[in-house]
Amino acid sequence: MIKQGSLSPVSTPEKAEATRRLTPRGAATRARIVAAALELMYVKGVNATTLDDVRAASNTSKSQFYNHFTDKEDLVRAVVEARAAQVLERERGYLLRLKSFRGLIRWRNALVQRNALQNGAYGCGLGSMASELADQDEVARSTLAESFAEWEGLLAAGLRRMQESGDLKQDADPEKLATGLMAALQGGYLLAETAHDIAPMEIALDMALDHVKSFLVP
Amino acid sequence: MIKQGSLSPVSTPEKAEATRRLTPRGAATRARIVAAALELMYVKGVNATTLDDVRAASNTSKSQFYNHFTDKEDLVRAVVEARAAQVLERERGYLLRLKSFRGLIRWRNALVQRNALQNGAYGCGLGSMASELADQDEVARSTLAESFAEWEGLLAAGLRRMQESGDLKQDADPEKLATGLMAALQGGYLLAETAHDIAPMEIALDMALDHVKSFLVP
DNA sequence: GCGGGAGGGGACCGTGTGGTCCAGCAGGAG
DNA sequence: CTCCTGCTGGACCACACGGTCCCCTCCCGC
Repeated sequence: MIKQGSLSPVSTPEKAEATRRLTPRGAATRARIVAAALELMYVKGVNATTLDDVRAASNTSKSQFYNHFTDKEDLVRAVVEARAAQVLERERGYLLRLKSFRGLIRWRNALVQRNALQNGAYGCGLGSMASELADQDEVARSTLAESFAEWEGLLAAGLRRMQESGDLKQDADPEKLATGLMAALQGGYLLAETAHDIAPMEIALDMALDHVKSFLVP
Repeated sequence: MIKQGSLSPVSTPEKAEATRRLTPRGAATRARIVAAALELMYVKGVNATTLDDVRAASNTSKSQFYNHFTDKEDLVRAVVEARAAQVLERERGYLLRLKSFRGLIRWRNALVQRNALQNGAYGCGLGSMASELADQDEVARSTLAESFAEWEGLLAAGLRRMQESGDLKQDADPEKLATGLMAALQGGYLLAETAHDIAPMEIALDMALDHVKSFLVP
């Protein structure tokens, strides 16, 4: 889980202000805290997760927490960014190479299968945080909005590739289709989570895919 | 102890249990509490709403609260039911008479317009509670799931009416279409809430409506 | 070794929270 | 009027929470 080798994507040693002190093993502690919070806030919800939960799950102490974060809000934002990075990384794996309708179906199947593992519980890692934080933390909301936009951008780029290769009609609007797919996905997650049944998620995604299909060139 | 032998329908015999004691003005107090909680939990979220918030907003006292509810969870469940009743009542107004594609468009417009008033903030009254409670309160989850099912049922019934009147093709599946519409709605709510922009909600609903349109008889 | 700073352990604190209790008050039945 | 019961106000409580503090340990360069 914790890669010692590749840490700190943010170097910038000088440029004080937000400058983090140097960090040998301390970075690993921070990573453990974020990892624990990532999991806990996903299954319990952000507000229902206490710092003590995080401390216990990460095997750290209070002082370590406050060495790396100014307060709980700071942690939440780090978790949001970590979740966004994780989801987008996963999605890039599917969507960067997307260039056919079959690829879209594979994408759908992977999401459904992943969600089926937990019977729909907890919903989408990004969506559940968005619902809880959008009207509570403006910074988090903004990060989440950008992440959704990037996710939709990956979809739109794939659809555009299908358009350029002649699979998708020229009058299709990749951006709007991507937004529609994302809404179907998120709505599907929510209904599946509520019903404890992934069927509505499948139906929602299939309907969206059917709509995309109607734009395929015969 | 005591007579109570033949008459007196009052006086709370042990029978009670789920039976609510009689309530003259006390019922009004309970209603005020639920109404205040309904509003607060919508804008702040369930977990971020404290009993003290509710007490202040409803102009009641602690003892009044515990006269009517066993604990916070009890309140939450009452709020879920109240919200479900309110949403379903509103939706019945649109959907019970639904029998044409134009009616579906009016339904869409009403939802979008209503959400635009708050610029997408807070999302769907049912959806936001579902996201927060589904993995936290099994009773609430179940109530919410049933409410979604009933909502979808209203949509499905309308679509079936369109089918019977010959507007909608016979091979259309009203239940699945209703689920797809609901997912688009909920996903649209979430994206709009996150982006602070109702455009994604409009796009999502339009895509779902377009899909329904593809099942209209020419 | 030794000095210093980052990392760590955990006691401690103020407060907000859910929840309890009890003493008055209201208003209907007799 | 007098009860009697439920409604009301609000003091009170225990505790979990976020957050602070101090002191110890480890590891580095010298």
